[in-house]
Amino acid sequence: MAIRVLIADDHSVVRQGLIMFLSSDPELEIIGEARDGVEAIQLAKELMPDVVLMDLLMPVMDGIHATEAIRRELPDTEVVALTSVLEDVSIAEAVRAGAIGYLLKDTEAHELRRSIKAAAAGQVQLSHQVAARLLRDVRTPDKSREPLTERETDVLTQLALGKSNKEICLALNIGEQTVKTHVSHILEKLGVPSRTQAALYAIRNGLVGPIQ
Amino acid sequence: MAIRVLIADDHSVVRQGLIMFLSSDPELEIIGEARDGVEAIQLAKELMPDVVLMDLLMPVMDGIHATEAIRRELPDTEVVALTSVLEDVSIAEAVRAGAIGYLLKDTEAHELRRSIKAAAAGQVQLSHQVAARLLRDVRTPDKSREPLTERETDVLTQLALGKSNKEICLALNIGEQTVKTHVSHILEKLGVPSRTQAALYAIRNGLVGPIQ
DNA sequence: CTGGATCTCCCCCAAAAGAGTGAGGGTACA
DNA sequence: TGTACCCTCACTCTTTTGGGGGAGATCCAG
Repeated sequence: MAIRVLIADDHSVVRQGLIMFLSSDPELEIIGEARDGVEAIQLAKELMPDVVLMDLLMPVMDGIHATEAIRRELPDTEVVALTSVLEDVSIAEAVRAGAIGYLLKDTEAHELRRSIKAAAAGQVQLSHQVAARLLRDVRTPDKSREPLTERETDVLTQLALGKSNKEICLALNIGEQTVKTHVSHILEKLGVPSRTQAALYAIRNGLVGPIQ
Repeated sequence: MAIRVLIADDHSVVRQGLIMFLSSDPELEIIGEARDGVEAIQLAKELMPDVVLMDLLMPVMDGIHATEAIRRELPDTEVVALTSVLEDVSIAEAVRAGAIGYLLKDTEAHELRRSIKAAAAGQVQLSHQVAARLLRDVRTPDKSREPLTERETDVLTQLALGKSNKEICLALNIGEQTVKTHVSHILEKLGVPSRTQAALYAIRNGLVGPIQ
């Protein structure tokens, strides 16, 4: 029986490309297309796919949150993250959200098909470059990338929107001193000297999109 | 006779999607695929396409410079810019580089085909959202978007790299006071309250890439 | 030549940001 | 019941940032 695949990507060109890549394989069956994260969750619940090919950068709801929701509600559905850019945090976030694979959009057709089959079988599958990046991160813990806490991530998200400490404390309903404490910790953990660089880091790593 | 189309995009999924979008139309013929800007120029010279579908964000050489080169050397070849994100400056740069069209990757198949045919006929073709963005920019000079001077652009570029005023003054070989003056003018002209937001503005508008 | 724009730099000054330290309350875990 | 970590906030301090005004130099167009 064919592996039932749901595609979630906001770009019709990409959806069409994925369909072509996969439709030639009789073992794969595309059962639906979603244009954003919310649609992906809805369709996943309806169609119960074996694998969801999930773009991480989408409007309405991003792929990370959609992945999380799908994995939580449909444990039998595996999610393969698909993205056009290589982002450290995205990889970590996608894995944490429950993605079993992380592929780049320049992946060739056969590799993509192989990855989907592996994902359906519950096997982890990563792009070469992604694997290399993960290895590099694991192999170089000397930079001791301490992970940000949940609250620090909240603050960084606000910070990356260009807000001042005062605006952030209003947005998060905490004191300005607390915000400053968090920001200090963020700068320390990220190893950057200024809030501007922290904001750039957040954008580079997909914490927030550069376009609001 | 069919319109000869060259595709330039670093993502194989996107290339495949474009091929599928276009191959069903007998008036269009895809004569080649390029993976980066340099390859696009080479193939364009070899194949003399009527239209090049050019992704703007590519490795080795970006689509803007490739567009420029192709338009300079092959005046009969029209270039349609294709991008996944909406960036003010990219539109302006693409148009300045000689692109006759500017489309988003979420364009539907029929619209894409229509745009290519229009481009081959020398007609300007823009995505709805792009047209709206351009209109918005033209129609709202009330925000008095004073253009940045050359030096201010230099400073903003440095600023968007996350540098401090001191670092910027060293990079540009000017006094720190001068940098502060420029930064003040930049904030005023852009209508933003902080250097972080200025940096975000620069990134949104493609002055510098978010990935270094 | 005069006026305008730009670049450069100075001054003073207020606000924001960031480092450092301490500290109370909360939760989770051994 | 400690211990560790997190969130919260406070205080002090220095550095950075940003506003405002002024000013000399250059260059270019009317």
